[in-house]
Amino acid sequence: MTRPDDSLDRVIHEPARLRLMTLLFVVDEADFTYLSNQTGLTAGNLSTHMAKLENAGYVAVDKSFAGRRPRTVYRLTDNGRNALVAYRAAMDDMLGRIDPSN
Amino acid sequence: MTRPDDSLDRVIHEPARLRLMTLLFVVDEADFTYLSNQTGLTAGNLSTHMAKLENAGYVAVDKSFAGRRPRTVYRLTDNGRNALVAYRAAMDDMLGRIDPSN
DNA sequence: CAAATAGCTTTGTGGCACAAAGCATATCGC
DNA sequence: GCGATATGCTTTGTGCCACAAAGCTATTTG
Repeated sequence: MTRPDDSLDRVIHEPARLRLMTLLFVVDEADFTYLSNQTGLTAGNLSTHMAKLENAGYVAVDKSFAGRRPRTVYRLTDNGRNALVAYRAAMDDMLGRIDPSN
Repeated sequence: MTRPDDSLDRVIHEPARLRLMTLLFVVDEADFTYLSNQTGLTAGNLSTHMAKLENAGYVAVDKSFAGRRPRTVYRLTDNGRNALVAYRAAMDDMLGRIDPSN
């Protein structure tokens, strides 16, 4: 018995959140509605997933008002960017040997 | 609301099983004890994970005897190999834009 | 022959993803 | 000005599942 595998950050690993993280990585910032549309997540699920990413310190939230309507804008923190890059590295490492021609 | 994300096969996506699948991909066949040693999974967890991979049709099991002791040998099915290759493709697609220098 | 080891399978449980319900404000129809 | 519908979320409820622990069968060892 060596050690259980924890090279893949579970917070990022969840498909919905992985999607959200990669989205935020490229667009830099996005509001709640945009993220919901892009991912197809219901408001409820999106809300809880974002809360989890917040708690992990991977995203920062800015709640303001656009006119009289609330507007919630998310962006990755430096920590979040680093964690995602590390996740990609771990995944590449894991899948590196998976070759279609094999 | 577009569609929820199901491009990543959940059976494979689970880290423990991803590890097992990639292992089997390269070694071609492996017995229970070897897999337990390599992954650090307890016998219980390994057993249930392998059962899940079996049910998905991704691994084939051969139970035989080495001398008088039982020996359980696993290998990927063609289906399993294809699914893993597809998983890698989906993951590459998802992470393609995650560039450390960005 | 009792105790330990090997090789698993089954059971129990906490955590979490997801859906549904709830809540607050805002605009629209009449 | 007042229901009805929409917008923008948060909270609640529940079923599933990964993981650990316990259990089970057979075999080897002192």
